[in-house]
Amino acid sequence: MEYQFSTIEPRWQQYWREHHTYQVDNNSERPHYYVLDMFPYPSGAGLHVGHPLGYIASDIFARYKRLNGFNVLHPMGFDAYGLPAEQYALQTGQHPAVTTEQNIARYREQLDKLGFSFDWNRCVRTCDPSYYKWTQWTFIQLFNSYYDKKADKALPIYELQQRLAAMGTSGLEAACTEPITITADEWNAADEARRQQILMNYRLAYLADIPVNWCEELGTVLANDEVVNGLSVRGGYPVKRKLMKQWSLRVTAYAQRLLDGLDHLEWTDSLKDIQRNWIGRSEGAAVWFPLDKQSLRPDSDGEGLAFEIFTTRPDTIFGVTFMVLCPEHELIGTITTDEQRAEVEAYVNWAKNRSERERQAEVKRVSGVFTGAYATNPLTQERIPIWVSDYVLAGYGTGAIMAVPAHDSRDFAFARHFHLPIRQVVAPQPDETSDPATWQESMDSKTGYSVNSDFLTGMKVQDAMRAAIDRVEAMHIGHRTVNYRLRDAIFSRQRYWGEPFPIYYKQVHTADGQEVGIPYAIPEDCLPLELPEVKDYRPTSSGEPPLGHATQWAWDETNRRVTDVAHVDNKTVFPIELSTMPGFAGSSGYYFRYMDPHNDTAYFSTQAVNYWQNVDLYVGGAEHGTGHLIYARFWNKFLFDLGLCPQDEPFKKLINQGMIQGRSNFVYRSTKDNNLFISKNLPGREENTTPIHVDINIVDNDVLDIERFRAWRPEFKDAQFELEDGKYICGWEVEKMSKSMYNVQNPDDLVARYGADTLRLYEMFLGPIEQAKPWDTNGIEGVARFMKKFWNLYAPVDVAEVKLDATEPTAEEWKVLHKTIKKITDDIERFSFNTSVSTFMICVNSLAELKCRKQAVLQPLLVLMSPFAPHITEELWHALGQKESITQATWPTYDESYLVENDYQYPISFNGKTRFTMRLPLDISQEAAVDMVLHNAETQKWLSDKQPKKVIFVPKRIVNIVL
RNA sequence: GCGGAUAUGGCGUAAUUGGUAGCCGCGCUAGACUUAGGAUCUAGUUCCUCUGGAGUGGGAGUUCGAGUCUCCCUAUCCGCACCA
Repeated sequence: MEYQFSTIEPRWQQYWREHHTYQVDNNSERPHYYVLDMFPYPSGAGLHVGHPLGYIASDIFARYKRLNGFNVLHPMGFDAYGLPAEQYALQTGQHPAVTTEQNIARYREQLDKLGFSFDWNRCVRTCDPSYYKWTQWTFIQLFNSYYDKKADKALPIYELQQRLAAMGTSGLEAACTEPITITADEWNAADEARRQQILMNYRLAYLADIPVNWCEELGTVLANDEVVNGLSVRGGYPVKRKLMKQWSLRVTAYAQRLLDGLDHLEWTDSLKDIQRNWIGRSEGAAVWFPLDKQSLRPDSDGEGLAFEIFTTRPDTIFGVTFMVLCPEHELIGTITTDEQRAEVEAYVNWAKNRSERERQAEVKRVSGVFTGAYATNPLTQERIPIWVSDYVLAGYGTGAIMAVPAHDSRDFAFARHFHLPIRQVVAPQPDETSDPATWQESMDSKTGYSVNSDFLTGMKVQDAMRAAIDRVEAMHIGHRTVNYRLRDAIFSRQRYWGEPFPIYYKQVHTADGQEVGIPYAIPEDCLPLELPEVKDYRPTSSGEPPLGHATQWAWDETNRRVTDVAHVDNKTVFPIELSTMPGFAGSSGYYFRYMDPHNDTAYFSTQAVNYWQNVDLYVGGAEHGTGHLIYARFWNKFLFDLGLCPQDEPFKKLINQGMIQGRSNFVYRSTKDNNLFISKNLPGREENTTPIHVDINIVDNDVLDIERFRAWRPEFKDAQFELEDGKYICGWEVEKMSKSMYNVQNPDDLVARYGADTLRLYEMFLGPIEQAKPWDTNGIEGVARFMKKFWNLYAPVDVAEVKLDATEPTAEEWKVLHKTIKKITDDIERFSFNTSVSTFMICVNSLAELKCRKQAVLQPLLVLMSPFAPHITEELWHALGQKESITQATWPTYDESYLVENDYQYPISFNGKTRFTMRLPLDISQEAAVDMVLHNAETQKWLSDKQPKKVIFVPKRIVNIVL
């Protein structure tokens, strides 16, 4: 029989669908195992060969676990909300739901062709109301929670309310936007608006004026991880810092837990480091610097004013020669003197209007301006000038620093530029000071000794840091503290295609007569709050997000339903939030939903989550290190605090599949004759041609299909070629996989040509799963040949049906099988799938050579191979008379007794250099072995009368003779 | 600048974790069968000045023995980046 994948593969795909072969139950006596892939965003371009790489690996592992008796949850879904669908809608007017639906159908079809063992019954899509209901629900829980630092967990906001009513903020340690102090009396006397404002300071999902990344072109704000080098990740548009009222998630409350949690995860060290870096913990001190009274304007009310700075080098406090505030600092207006006012305002204005890109590109350029005001160094009582500069960032620490130019390179550059004094307070040795005026750079090192520093002088830096903080704390002018680089996650997007916020606003008059909108959560039992239809996906003329076009977008509090915005009366009907949630909202908890996807009374049942616990194996790209993988961990920890899930971390083990790059092909057009193309290796080609990208689909093994090239584009219709060996050889280069470089490899074409099983094996054969590598189809023929050989083992071309030999295999045949079982099992356990494929090739070659057609060998081999090539093995399994799917089979175990050898071919080395080999019994003693080796004729020849100094005998390894 | 990873034939890679470097595959060479070959099979394929020698980016070190461990370079890739 011929190996006909094109009939085999659809047949079994249909069988699996009809028999619900991969449907998983939440009730099982078997141990559980949860294998998860990062679900894809269904883009219009369809799947390319990079997507399935991780899916194939996880599918192999899921199938392997299943064969080993585990109840395996292996789901797939779609991250369906996103910008491209919305931008497409802007261009075409097509509803994003429609294009998303089409793209999902296409993805689903492509995935199905590859024979994955997903339980599609559990498919989730983030844009389904039945799914985003729970995204909204979690948001409400975050809104209704605060983070208690003493309990080190999230607690209900009503507990905070009770606390404030009973004792105010005294003794309260909670994560907040800005520290506030209030007594119980003040709280009890406060009106609703004031109380809501106070609570907002603590909520885990909160609304606040914060500096955001505003992208004009996209018309939306972006999270930090969505901005790279001052440009938006999507589209690459410039991004500006801007102060806006936005919803944020208080991720920073969890900074320490996010850091600590990493220690117990089976993730790669590099990814853990990426997260540690992103969280960026640094220990130091917060110190209050009072303003120098004489320097204030007489009319100012700056009496007793002070401002807080953060430093990691409290030991250098005697070296402070100036202070710097960020341009956004609220104190600037108060302290700036009249003489300096115009200059400061101009600078602040300039800094504000600079794009992030400009700012980052000009990091080296020093800019700043003197405020005219002075602070007092609390330890020396010196007058210290206060400057403003944008090298101090608003978002980190307090947005104010003490500058120690001698020991901080940025302060050093600033001091040099503005001719400010530089004072050395740390030296390599206590007596090794020098004149800073002669320095080329600052001494930033945290080693050495304090000098010129009063009571710190003579101490080692590390000791001085401790002593300085102790003193600061004793003086009540500061305290030990920890700062994180991690920022709260900005959660509003001024876009249409995302989850609506379940929030409406009541207009309230505050005590001072101002009218403010107070956000309230829509009752949980009214969820989901469905995304309304709009007639236009652009911002409204008044600059509001697209939801501003929705007519049905007001909340009727009495009737508990959405109603027409025309009915808003601010008594019972209120406007609903117009922004939507960001992409990471839907992907932060999707792995929970797979556990219990059809539950409409809860996110997931307690029974389901207690059974599955969390994800055992997560496979996906490392590019989500600072985005999704942080948010999902935050989301999980929050639900854990609520007592909803038993595990604090979502993903026990994580494998990062490497990015698949494109391998572009080039033809070389002659610079003299536009119609002439010169083959790559012809002499003179390099100087006389320009390379042009050519579609990789009309190139095979770097050989151009000339006819298809002529037909490819009209301008090549009459192309002429200079060939080498009768072929046109193309050049190649590794580039990003992209349409414009004609190097996108679509899996469908390869499935059609070689079959899904071959493609699966080949993708694994390409190299280690974690390594980034260019896609290269050149080796797939070898795998295709192997598949034919494998098939011929069971069903040689000249036989009509699969019939195997029932007799007992020989010792050698058993050995081949058991070696293979051992190797494949080891390989799968350590995710080394490329070596597995090699092992199969060796096994099949050996069996073919032995002409082995024994059932006892070939049947277990099918099971071994079934995770890798599910279709062909299923076909043969049934051809051998099995009635159940091979998925129901049991993973074979190897028998050590078939593998033992009684002798071993020892390499005999002289001074580590191997000269020949010699067979020795395995159970030989050291003395006997040395004796045998030394009396061997070959050894004597190599020794040539020299006396060995020593003979090293390592059983099953080597014999080394030291001369 | 800070942090991390990687470096092995013409190419993708492998090496029982310190023990015969180059498994498996691609490509290439020769041969067989063929009207034909982008089919199949067989043999060969690290390099060189080839009875020998060299060799895992470069240099040192530890060891009887190093691709593997240590130190110093170099190159490439990735992440962060005025984070006080």
